[in-house]
Amino acid sequence: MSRYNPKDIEHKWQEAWAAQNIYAAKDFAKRPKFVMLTEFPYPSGSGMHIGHMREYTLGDILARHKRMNGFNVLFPMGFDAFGLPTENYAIKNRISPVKATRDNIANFEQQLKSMGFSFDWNRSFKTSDPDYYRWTQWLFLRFFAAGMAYQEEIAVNWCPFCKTGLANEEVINGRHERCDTPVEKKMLKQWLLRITDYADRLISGLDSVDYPPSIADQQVNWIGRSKGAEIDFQLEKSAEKIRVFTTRPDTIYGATFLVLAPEHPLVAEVTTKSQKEQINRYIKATQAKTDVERQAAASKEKTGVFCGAYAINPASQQRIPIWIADYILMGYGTGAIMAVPAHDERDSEFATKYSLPVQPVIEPEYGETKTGEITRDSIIAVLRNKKTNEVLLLNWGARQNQSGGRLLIGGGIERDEDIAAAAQREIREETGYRDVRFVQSSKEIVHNHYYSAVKERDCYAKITGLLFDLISDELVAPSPEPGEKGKFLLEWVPVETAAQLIDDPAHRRVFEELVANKVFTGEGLMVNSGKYDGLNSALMREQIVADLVKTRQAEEKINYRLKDWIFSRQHYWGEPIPIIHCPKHGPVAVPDDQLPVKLPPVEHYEPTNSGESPLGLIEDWVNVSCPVCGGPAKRETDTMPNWAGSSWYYLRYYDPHNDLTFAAGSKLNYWGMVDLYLGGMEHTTLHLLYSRFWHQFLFDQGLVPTPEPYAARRGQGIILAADNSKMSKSKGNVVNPTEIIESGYGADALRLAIIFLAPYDQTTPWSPEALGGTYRFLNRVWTLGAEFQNSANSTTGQKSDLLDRLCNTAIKKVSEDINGMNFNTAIAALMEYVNGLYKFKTEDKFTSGNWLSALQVLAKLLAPFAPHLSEQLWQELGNDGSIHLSDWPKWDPKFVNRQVTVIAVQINGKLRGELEVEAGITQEETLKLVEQEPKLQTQLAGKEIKRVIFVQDKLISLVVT
RNA sequence: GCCGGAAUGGCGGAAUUGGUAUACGCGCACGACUCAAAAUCGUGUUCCUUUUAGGAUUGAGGGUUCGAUUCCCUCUUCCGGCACCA
Repeated sequence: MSRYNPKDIEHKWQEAWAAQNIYAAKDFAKRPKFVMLTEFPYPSGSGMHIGHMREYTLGDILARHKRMNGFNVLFPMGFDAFGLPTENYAIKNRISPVKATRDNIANFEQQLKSMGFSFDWNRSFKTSDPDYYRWTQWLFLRFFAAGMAYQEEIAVNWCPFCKTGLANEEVINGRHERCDTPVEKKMLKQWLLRITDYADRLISGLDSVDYPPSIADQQVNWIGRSKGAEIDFQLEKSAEKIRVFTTRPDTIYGATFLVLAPEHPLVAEVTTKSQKEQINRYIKATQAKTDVERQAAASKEKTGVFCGAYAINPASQQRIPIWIADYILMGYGTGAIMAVPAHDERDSEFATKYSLPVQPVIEPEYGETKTGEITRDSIIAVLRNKKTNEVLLLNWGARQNQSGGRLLIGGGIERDEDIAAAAQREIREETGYRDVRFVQSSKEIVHNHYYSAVKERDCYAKITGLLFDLISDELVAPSPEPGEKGKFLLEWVPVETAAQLIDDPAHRRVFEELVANKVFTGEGLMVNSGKYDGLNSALMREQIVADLVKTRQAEEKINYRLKDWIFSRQHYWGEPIPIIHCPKHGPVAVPDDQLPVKLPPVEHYEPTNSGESPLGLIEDWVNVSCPVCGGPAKRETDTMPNWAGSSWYYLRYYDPHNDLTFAAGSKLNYWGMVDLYLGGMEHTTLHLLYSRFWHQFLFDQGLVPTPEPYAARRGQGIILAADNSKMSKSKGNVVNPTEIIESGYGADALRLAIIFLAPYDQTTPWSPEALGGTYRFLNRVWTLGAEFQNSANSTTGQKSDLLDRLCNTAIKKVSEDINGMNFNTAIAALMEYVNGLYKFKTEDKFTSGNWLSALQVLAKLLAPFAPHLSEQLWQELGNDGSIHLSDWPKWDPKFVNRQVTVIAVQINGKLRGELEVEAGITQEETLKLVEQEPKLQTQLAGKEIKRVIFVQDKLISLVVT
């Protein structure tokens, strides 16, 4: 054995593994199956980066570990080849997208192979293969046949740079996620998939799969289900009604005006002559804004215009004005709302600006109702010092052992007493301040159930809040007065921090209304609401809708933030949508036996500005006959988004060469769900959601056997540049894996460095130094193997107990860490093992009889992480066959549990010493040892042991006085 | 604003039913080998102090406990996602 040089071994083993085809998955094998899926890459022109390698290294470790544990592992790899970047790359370099794709994939394959990943290359394909996209088109036609794919003229998100329409999911902060160009609106006839039909299933399906909360929650949020009602508001002077969507029908009595989106179809109808000019000007101004501008305006002041007409509130029967404003979006709900300024912050802001009426209809209520409690009218007073911008709090917890924290000034109203007078009296009694000025009282009554510690009984208060300004800080007498004497401290605190200091929710609410001007958006008791007065708003929400449904003025409605998936792209490099437009029969499916509809070769791939695909220019491709009547017809010229091919690709791995169907049922049954799917967090609301939708639809069509595609999903974290910034070509801080391998570190050291960096799911900066560490570690492994072979070792010598212990501890830790996906600590355990072997080697000189097995175990434990070096070591140690087809080692508990252990001695919670004891020692024996230990004796001298806490083999804790 | 995650030495990070905080690696210092350097091997390395020892310490503050990185409450900062969604 010579020096460790990865170049000598890595390529050699890669070829050997390929020649022997050792990573091939076997259909129908009796062993348990395991599908380990990693997201297939998009073959860009710039090659693979370190982030790709993190994902595939993680998948490879798991695949290899499962294989060694007896699983029939399917670990496939393919290429997501259609899409904009390749097309743009081809245009820029004046080559065809076909050639660009071929070249890029060749480069990607070479890079993947140089990392030693155990992919089953026999099953590889790219989504731009006609043999593959034939089935993408076929599956699309199932959507079409089921009415799940439809065409509509809509305002799409249009990227003026890429010259194509986009799906909602591809727009981030008003910009195209690929090129960062601000998105415009453009009216185009588009194909859409009815993903909204599956909105509820996409939420409920998450219960049956193992996704981390960060991923599941993000999908649920993206779908944005909100339950509410659509309610009709009759126009005062017209037969038309305006339908609004609300999630708070319980606030309907507080609806004091309506607001329509500027694009709402009834705007013209409701605009009176006198308002027409103003309204038109406002609509024009709105249309001129891009989405980015309109979103930026969100943070600024709201704007709107009164349109002159009135509607009737179906609950209160009041006549309410109709406004238009661009804070209402046509794309959500009905594009119209009932504004409840008393209980909605946005409506409140709008009402304040345009002096519209405010009607409170919910009063906050806190605490649980208790039987036999006293009811009384009360006040809560806020005393504010305007000069210092502080308010006065009574701190009830600061004195003695009082319960309760900080409150405002509170008290009951005496019989025949004026509310303001009562508040002023309480201020004087409780604080001693007398020179105060009344500012305002609250509009809300706050209902509060509480236990009065002073009076020792349950109370129910109807509280009016009052705000006073302090005029002079002269005190009547040393405060506080007798009565509630000494029960609290007075504290002046800044207005900004007061809300979080006030302990009681009723007191806090009074402060929020009077000082912080916060709108009450919570649940509570209904008031000013006719027959619903005094009832709980949350409980009455559905009742109110039910009552309106009876008179056909409303219906229950669930709204989703999720929109139907815009499926058309006006580009060349994608799957042609297999539809023929006939003047007589409309859109007609291309018959299954004529699939695939192949992309025709063309001279120019450039997208057009018109919103028409470049395919439209190829007349002999476009002009076909109608499959139904044979008359002249035209092909659909839009192509599919690149999310189409990736929506079902995992299924094709199960049966990649089938030319009768997308995958045979028997193979779909055998492989079933993907057992673990590893990918990027950035695909959570794009690819991951789309492919779950496709799969759920295919399940409903009886085409796949499982309702969900992925049994478990994990997202790997991003690797940042060493300075914590994102790696990017423009910054020139991209880490190139091929350069690292070829510089001499090799793939194994790179794999280890990537994995050892941090937990797999954590975003973390790349550290070039880490590579030195893992390379050094592999060197030590290599050297250890070499020294062993050069020594006069023998398998007949006395077996070392220490060696067995090191070895079995390592097996246990590494096995458990891989199963828990704690790969970084698995490597730490391997390092500890090697460090231990080195130490032992120095004294033992390989004379113990169990060295060979200890090194074989080392090779096996290292095999998933550093496959090349492990294989080499395995061969050097005299084994036949690949280590990657060998069995994972098992640990023997008798070597893991230590005979002698060190336990900690704590006295009054502090560590005071350590004792080396026999494992399994009792509390009494340990206590005796403690009392004999001279150091500990001094600690215990003259003290009484009050309590002993004993944790077997770990710690003894003494409480002494 | 809402949802999710995080905060531990000079750095990346360990520590799961609450039980010896800082495993493993990097970096740094010293030593061995060497004419020398690299490589390699070994030792040390949370901080403070009056250093045979004592004290402090897991973003901040409070709580529960014999004992808290771990559980509870309040807050700050950072990362990811959503955001005028009615």
